[in-house]
Amino acid sequence: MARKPTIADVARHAGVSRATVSFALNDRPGIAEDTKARVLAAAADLGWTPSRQARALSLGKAGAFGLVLTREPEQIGADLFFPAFIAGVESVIGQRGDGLMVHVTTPEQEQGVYERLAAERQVDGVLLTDLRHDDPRPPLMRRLGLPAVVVGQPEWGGGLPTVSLDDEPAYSAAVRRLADLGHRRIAHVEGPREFRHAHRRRLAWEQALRELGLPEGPVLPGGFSAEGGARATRELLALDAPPTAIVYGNDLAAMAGLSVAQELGVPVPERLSVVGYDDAPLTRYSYPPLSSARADARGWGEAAASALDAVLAGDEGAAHVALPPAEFIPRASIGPAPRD
Amino acid sequence: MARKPTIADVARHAGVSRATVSFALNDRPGIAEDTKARVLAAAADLGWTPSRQARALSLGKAGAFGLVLTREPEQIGADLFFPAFIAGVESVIGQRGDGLMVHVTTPEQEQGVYERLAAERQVDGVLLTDLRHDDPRPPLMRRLGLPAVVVGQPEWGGGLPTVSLDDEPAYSAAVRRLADLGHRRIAHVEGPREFRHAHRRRLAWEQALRELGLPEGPVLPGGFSAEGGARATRELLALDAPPTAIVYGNDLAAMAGLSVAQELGVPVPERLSVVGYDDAPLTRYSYPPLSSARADARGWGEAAASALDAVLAGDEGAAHVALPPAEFIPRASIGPAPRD
DNA sequence: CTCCACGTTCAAACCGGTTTAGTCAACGCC
DNA sequence: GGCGTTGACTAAACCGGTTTGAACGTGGAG
Repeated sequence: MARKPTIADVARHAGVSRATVSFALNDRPGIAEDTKARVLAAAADLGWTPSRQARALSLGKAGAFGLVLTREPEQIGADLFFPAFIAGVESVIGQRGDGLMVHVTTPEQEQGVYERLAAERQVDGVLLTDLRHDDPRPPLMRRLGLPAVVVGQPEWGGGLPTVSLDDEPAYSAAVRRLADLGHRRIAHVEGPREFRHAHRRRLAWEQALRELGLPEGPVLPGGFSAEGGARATRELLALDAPPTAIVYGNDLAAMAGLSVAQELGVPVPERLSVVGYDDAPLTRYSYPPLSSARADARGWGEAAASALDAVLAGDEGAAHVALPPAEFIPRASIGPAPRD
Repeated sequence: MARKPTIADVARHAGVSRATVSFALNDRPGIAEDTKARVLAAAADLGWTPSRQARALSLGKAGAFGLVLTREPEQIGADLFFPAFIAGVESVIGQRGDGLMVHVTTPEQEQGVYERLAAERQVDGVLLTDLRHDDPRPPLMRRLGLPAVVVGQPEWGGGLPTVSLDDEPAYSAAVRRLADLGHRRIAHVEGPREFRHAHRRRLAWEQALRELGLPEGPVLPGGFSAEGGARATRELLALDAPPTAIVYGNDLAAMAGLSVAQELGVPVPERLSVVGYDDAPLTRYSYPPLSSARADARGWGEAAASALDAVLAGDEGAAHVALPPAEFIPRASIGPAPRD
């Protein structure tokens, strides 16, 4: 198998210099039309393709974005957000042949991963997701000089450009709907405290209750997991005055909650209304179908990638983007509050 | 902010040549101990880190593996396999600072993505998953000279190295268990025909039935999706002689099946036993808990990455690996066949 | 005392692109 | 006819590493 042709081969074949080839291929001025045609023909003839590595070295660009997933090993695999998000990112950067470097790591090693990404210039920029309180990453990105876009609310980014998709309206709508249906004891099973989006969802629930003049129902941790959702639901249903509705931090916990209710003989929605978040593919086909909220993960990925492009192009302004908020999707898992 | 130090800076600081620095840093023979110490001190002093791009160019290695997910947009996000698989891959290649390039594409553009990966040498090799019948990728990899490892059964690889994890034993065990429980009408809701693993699962089910001398129950397509699983279940339960047990191609379809059974008032497991595949986090917390099969996706990722390492090291022999087969996990979703 | 081998170090070439500075011929103008 | 300008092209440097071939100083053998 012959060696892959380089620019020098193309130059020889076209009878010009390497510089001319480079200029012609990159469509820069100062090259005669017929010369350019000759070069392009030679390149096509030899089947030349650019070497990403050589181009990366001379341009100082990696041609890739980075995404670091920081999860405890056992939490990996429970997530429905990332595949769609990644698909969105790819649809933007794949156009021009760039790629997405995905790293999976643990909280302890997280900082080291970013440091290496920056030091070795393995990526041109990174997308930050799952922001935590006092997240060390925005200042770290600044210190490392690593371009970054935050996927989340503007105030989480510490000044970094953000691409936000508000989940508050969906929670408010869910709580209002439950109140309309007569519910007065509306509980919340929250996600991991350290995550800002989990916290934000809890605040949205609290605020909606306050605005409606309803008492703040019990809150239990559900950890965004099936196990946590099941445990929390068990506890809630064992209370003297159990809630008549539970709003969960995500679908996984809510689905587990549905099962627990059934196991305990608590009919849904007759005695308990249930709301999730994420609109996972399964929610529509649970029994009863789970009320949830739809956030466009794919569109979020697209927007985040475009925003990072804008940052790299020096246009920070265009990198602050707000997407349409998540939408509450009522289904049969909610119903009128029980009479007694 | 100062420019990132290069090898030339280190050389100047240590009072040696660039070549000596390179040799010292790479721990090669022919460098005096004290010189090496001086170089390392200088490098640490300046905070030098290698440039991945320069190294890639001179070594002709990209320092990354590729993983291409070929999915129709709407199927993205329904998958529980990849996050864990990716975590496994990362745990192997992340050690040495290499990364995983993830591309998401459609069937139409698939070939082009691989071609570009190969042409631009963006990755050192690729992992092939979700093999289809007459999959064009193994011959394509050969033609492109792109090192590859097939994630699946040895006979799927067209001679390429494979890392296999057999799901047959789990299906056989499930069917045998159901037969032991007295079931005689055992149906199957299969995954998309074009996938070899979906087909293999169906064959495993067929063969187990044959060995047990049981009639081959009805088979319906479920497409590995919740929607497909729900529809297939509805059809099966509407038959004159509905099956008393259904074995699904994956958990998503099985969970949807559970819900449909409930909706139709068919108690599980009293009148219908249900078996899934994947052991998703949610299965343990469905009602009743779903019998499934556990495949170690993370371990699979680790093995696949190691195998690709072996291929790149020229050791094709070490790249054929068989992992422990998937294990059947019986739970409360199966029970004795109904009497009538 | 000379010669050779060895351990150590270095200058220079190389990987495959991009970019700068400069050459050269054709052209228009006074 | 001399001169500056312009357009087309090229030689050479550059990005930041790795690797080759040769040079150098030293010690031991003859």
